[in-house]
Amino acid sequence: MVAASTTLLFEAIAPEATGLPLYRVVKGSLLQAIETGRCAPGSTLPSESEIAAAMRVSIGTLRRAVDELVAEHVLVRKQGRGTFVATHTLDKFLAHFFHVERSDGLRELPHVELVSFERGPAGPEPAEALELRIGDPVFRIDNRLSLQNTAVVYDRTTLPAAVFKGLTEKRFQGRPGSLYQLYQSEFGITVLRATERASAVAADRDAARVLGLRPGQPVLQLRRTAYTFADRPVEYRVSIIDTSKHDYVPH
Amino acid sequence: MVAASTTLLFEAIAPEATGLPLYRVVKGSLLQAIETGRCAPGSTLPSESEIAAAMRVSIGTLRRAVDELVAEHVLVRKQGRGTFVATHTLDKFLAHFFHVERSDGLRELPHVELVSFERGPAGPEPAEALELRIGDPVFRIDNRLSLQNTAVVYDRTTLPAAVFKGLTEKRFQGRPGSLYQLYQSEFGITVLRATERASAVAADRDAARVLGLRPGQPVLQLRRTAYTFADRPVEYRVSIIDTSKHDYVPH
DNA sequence: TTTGACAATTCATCTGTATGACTTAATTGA
DNA sequence: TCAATTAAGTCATACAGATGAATTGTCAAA
Repeated sequence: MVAASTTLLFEAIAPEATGLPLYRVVKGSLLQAIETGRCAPGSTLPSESEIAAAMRVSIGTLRRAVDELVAEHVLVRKQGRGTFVATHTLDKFLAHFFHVERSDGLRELPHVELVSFERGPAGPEPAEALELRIGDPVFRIDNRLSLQNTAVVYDRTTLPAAVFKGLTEKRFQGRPGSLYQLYQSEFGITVLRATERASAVAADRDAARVLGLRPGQPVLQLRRTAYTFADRPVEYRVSIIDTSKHDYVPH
Repeated sequence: MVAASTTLLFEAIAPEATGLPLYRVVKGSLLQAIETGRCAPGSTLPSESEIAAAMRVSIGTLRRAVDELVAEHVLVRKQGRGTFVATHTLDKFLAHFFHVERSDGLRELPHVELVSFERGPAGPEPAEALELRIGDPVFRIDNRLSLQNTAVVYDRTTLPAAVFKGLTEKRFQGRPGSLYQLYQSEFGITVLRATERASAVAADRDAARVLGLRPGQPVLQLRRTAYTFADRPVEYRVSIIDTSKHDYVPH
């Protein structure tokens, strides 16, 4: 039986007076188990009845907690199979974090080429977004994203060096899947959500060269901060998007 | 007692074999009551126990249906008071449909000035978005939106004349609240959701004049289609946004 | 008139149980 | 051997009831 390990994974919830609804306490307990790695990404959770029993909570209460985590894409439920800790996949990346599509609505995975990779001090803008001090060490990674063999997006990504210890251009180049898959598999960082701000700017020389545009041409500038558990920022990215044949489609 | 009127409002749900979960059938029944006007916007629904009794459904099942409608902003729950049919308010408009804020994060209601109001045939782009034929009669309404006394957004809105029968410039000008409040109070149309596509373009002469920019300056172009019940499109709007001091912040 | 205690109403949370649907693996029978 | 059946495990839906929390109105006391 797995019951023994379940009680190890999940202790009984004390009927404490936190003022919080019980199902939120349960949710926090689940989150902590995932966050600390007791439940690894991709792994199957014990069955709902087992967890409920281990936590001394009714199955309806547990279910409500799981409901919210599923809504936040932290867990994935599959009827008849079980509940799983979410992993980053290309599909998920495309659906949740890549908001560029062709004007006619076609969505596809971008082809990524590394333009530059360097380590240096954080500038003011990335520092503020990443809750670092100016000058703290960061990685600056520039990528060119193509759709249908046409360069469309120029990504300038900033990562805190303290979080991504040991990241090298080689490891970056040789990665199998998406960037967020690398974060998860190599650094144990699961990106849960991102905030975005968009504006229209004139393409600077760099962007124009990488995307093959005239300098000064209007391009969409997207500034994104990605967060992991406890709303901790782990990535700041400025995307320059050529919207002559594509649109930015948030959702 | 209100029980008598409740049974009139909500008939018992037959245990039919639609293949649909019961709570979705209940949701559809509630939606229909709202859509047909049996429950007017702003009105209070009968209590959960009453509706559940009238529909011959457990309170948990009814609650699940209401949960989803609350998540979709069709209903609003207030503990201790009741459940209400959502109305369009300025707050709601700001939170759900107005995605422009100052670069420092300040959000405020825009001041709206009518630039032009005319009736004419639909062009290809609005026609497709509104599921009309090219040439069908529409209203074309242009507005200028200001934040902190500065013109920031130039809205070009297209409305199907068949839906907004009897709309005149005078009625439009004299409206008390937001545009969506007008739709709801005067035409019984509740906007539930909207899709948006953004791109960067050079400001055309019209936009430059209205917003006080140089022609050719990069501006953000936002194309929005707003939908009411049953995903029926009721508004197509192209917004030109001066993003020199503001951002487009989707969510 | 104002204040405060109280009751009534409503939604919010929690429990416990039963049944259906889906998936997987084991079993059976030709 | 292999295909069909069966059984077990899991999540999905539904029910009934109990208790808590927020709001509103009543009514007596100050």
